[in-house]
Amino acid sequence: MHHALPSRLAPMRMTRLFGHTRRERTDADTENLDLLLRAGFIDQLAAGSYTYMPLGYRTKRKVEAIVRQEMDRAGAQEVFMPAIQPSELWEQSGRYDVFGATLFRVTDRRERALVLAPTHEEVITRLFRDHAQSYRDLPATLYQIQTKFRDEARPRGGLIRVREFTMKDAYSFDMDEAGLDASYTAMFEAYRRIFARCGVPTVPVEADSGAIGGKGSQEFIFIADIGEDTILICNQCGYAANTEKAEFVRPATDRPAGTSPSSVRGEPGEPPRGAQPAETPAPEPPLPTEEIATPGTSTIEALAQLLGIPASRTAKAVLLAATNPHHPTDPPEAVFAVIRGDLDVNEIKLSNALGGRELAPLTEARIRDLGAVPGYASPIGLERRFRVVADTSIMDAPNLVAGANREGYHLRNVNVGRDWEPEIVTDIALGRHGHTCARCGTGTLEERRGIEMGHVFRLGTIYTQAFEVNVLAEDGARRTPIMGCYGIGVDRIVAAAVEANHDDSGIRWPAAIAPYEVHLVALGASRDPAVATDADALYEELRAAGIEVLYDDRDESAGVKFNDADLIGLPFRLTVSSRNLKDGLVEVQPRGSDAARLARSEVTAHLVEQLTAARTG
RNA sequence: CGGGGAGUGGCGCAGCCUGGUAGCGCACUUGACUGGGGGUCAAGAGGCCGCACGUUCAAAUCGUGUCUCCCCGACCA
Repeated sequence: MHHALPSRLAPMRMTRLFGHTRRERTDADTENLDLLLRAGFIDQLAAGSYTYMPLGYRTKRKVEAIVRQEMDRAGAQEVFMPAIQPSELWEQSGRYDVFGATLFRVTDRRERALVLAPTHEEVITRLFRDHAQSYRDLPATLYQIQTKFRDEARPRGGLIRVREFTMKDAYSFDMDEAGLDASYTAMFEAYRRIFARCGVPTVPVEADSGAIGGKGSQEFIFIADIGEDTILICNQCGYAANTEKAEFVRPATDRPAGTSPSSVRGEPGEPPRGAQPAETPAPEPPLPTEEIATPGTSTIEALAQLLGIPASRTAKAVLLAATNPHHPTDPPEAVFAVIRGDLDVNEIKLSNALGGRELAPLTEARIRDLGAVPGYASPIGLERRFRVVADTSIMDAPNLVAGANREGYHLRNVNVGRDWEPEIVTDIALGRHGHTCARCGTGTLEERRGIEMGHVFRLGTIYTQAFEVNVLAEDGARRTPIMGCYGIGVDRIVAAAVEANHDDSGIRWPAAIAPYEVHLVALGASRDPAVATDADALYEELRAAGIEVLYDDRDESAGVKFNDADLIGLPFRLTVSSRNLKDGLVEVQPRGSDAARLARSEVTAHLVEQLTAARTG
C-alpha cells in the first residue's frame, strides 16, 4: 500500500488551541528554536528537556507516521522495548563503562542498578536470541520509535542535542554479508525517502565506524552552519565524509627552498589512493641536530613565522591521556602523537590506532612530570614513560623543527629513526578544507558544518557474539547472525525541517509535516455575522473533506491574524472577509506565495487537489 | 568538568553600586472605539525578587553557601 495517508488529525479552532504565539523574538541561538518557541510548538522545561505543545506534537506525530510508513514499506516490523533496563545487560555487552557518564544510571527501591537506555542494541539482541531459532526466521529487521536518554555533558542547540529525545532505531539480522547488504540498502533507501518527505535535505556521508568495528557506516547529514559535525565534500567527484573518516591526499612537504605547496599539489599525476603523500621530495640528507632559541614561540604558526619556514617543516607533538574504556579506573597512559606541523591530529583515528582508548588532553602537570614543556614538547631525549604514535607524514620528512623540551627552545634538523623512534606509525591526520580528495585525486575537499539526522551502520557480529546468538543454518550448522543498526532523530527532523523551511516572517512547513494543512482566517466576524456564518460553514466543509484545518476564530485584527498565520506557517491560508464574501470569493494564499481569489464554491475542491499531492511529501 | 554571564509577575528587562513604598515593555482581563499586516484609549488582575543562612532596627539591594539556566571549551557508539 504505497503512500497510505496518515489518518487525518482533528481540526482546531484557535480560540480553543492551547498555547499562544509570542510577539517578541526569543534569545534562542538558532532560527528553528526561536521559531518553534515563538510559534508555540515547544516549551523548555530544563536544559535539554522540551515539551511538545499541541502544535508541535502534531508535527512530531506526522514525522513519526512518515517514518513508520517507510520502515514498514522497507519490510521492517515495529516493536516497543523498555527504556528502563537492568545494568547487567550493559555490563554483558561491555558498554556500561564504554558509554561513560553519558549513560543515565538509576537505582530502584531495592538498590538494583538500572539504566535509562541511550540506545537498544543490547535489548534487541537478547530479544532476537530468544525468539529466532533458524535461518527461516531471517532476515529480520525490527524497529521502534522510543524515547532515549543521554546524560549529555552539555545539551545545546534546542532540539538538536537534548537529554531525552525520540529516536527511531532499527536493527537488522542476516545470515551472511550479502543479506546484510540487502538489509542495509533497504534502510538506506528508506532514509532517503523519509528525509525527502519531511523536507529536510540531507547528504549521505561516510562515517567512522569506531573502535567497535563494523564494516562501514554512513550518516545522513543536514548541511547547516549551526551543525556540530564537520564534513568534507569533494568539489569534483561528490565524495562526502565525516572529517573523522575522510580520505585525503596530504600536501607534500614543502622544500626548504620555498617551493610552494600549491605548485606541488596542483600537478596532475597518478591519482593516489588512500592517505599517502602526493609527492615524495627528493631525498635530503639528515643534518646534525642543533638547539635554537625560540622564546615565546609555543605554537606551530609562531614557530614557522619566527624561523621563516613552512609549517610542514616542523613536527607537532600532541599530548594526550589515553583511558581504556573497559577499565576506566586504571590510570591513563600518556601518549605523544607526532604529526607534521601543517596537519592536525584526528583523535578518532588515533583512538582507533590505540585500540579504542578514550583520549583527553594531558594536564600541564603531567606533561611536566614526563619531562616535557607545554608548547615545546617532543618525544626527543625523554625517558620513555609514554607511548609514541607517529603519523605517516612524519616518516619521510627530514630535518624538521621540533620542541626541545625546554622553555623557549626548539631543535633544528630532527629526524625520525635517528633522534626518536615511534611505537606506532599510522595515519592519524585530520582531513581539512583544501586538501585533495583521495577518491578522485583531483578534486578539492570543502568543509561544511552539518547536523547528523540519521545513521546507518553495518554492525557485524559484535552484539550477537556478546550475547551468544546463533541460529541453525540450512546446512545444519549454527551461525552467528550479522547485524545492522539504523537510527533517526525524530526531534532533529522537526528542528531541521524548520531550519530548512522558514523566512523572515515564520515557518514554511512542508505540507507532509505541517501541524495543520490550512489556516482558515475569518476577518471581522464579530461585526459581520455573515462572515462568521460562512467561515464556520467553510470550516465544517473542509473538515468533511478530510482537510486538517486550523480555524482562527479569534476576535483579533487582521494584522495579528496574518502575522500569526505566517509564523505558524501552514501550507495554505484561507481568508474569509466581508469584502470577498459579497463577491462570492475566498482568498487562498500558499505560504510564501502570492494570494489568489477563488470562487467560494470551488475552494474545498481546489485545496483537496493541492494537498493530495503534497501530503506524502 | 574548566572559563564567563544571568536568576525580579507568563515572556523580555530595569531597580542592586549608595539597604527603607517593587517598576517598565510585551502578553493577560473588562469596557469603549477601531477593523486587510502585530490599532487607540480607559480601568484592572498578577510578584516567598531562585533557595538557605548570615549582617542590620530594616535586605531584591550587603556577605557566605547552594541550586538552576545561558554562552565558550572539554565531551558527544
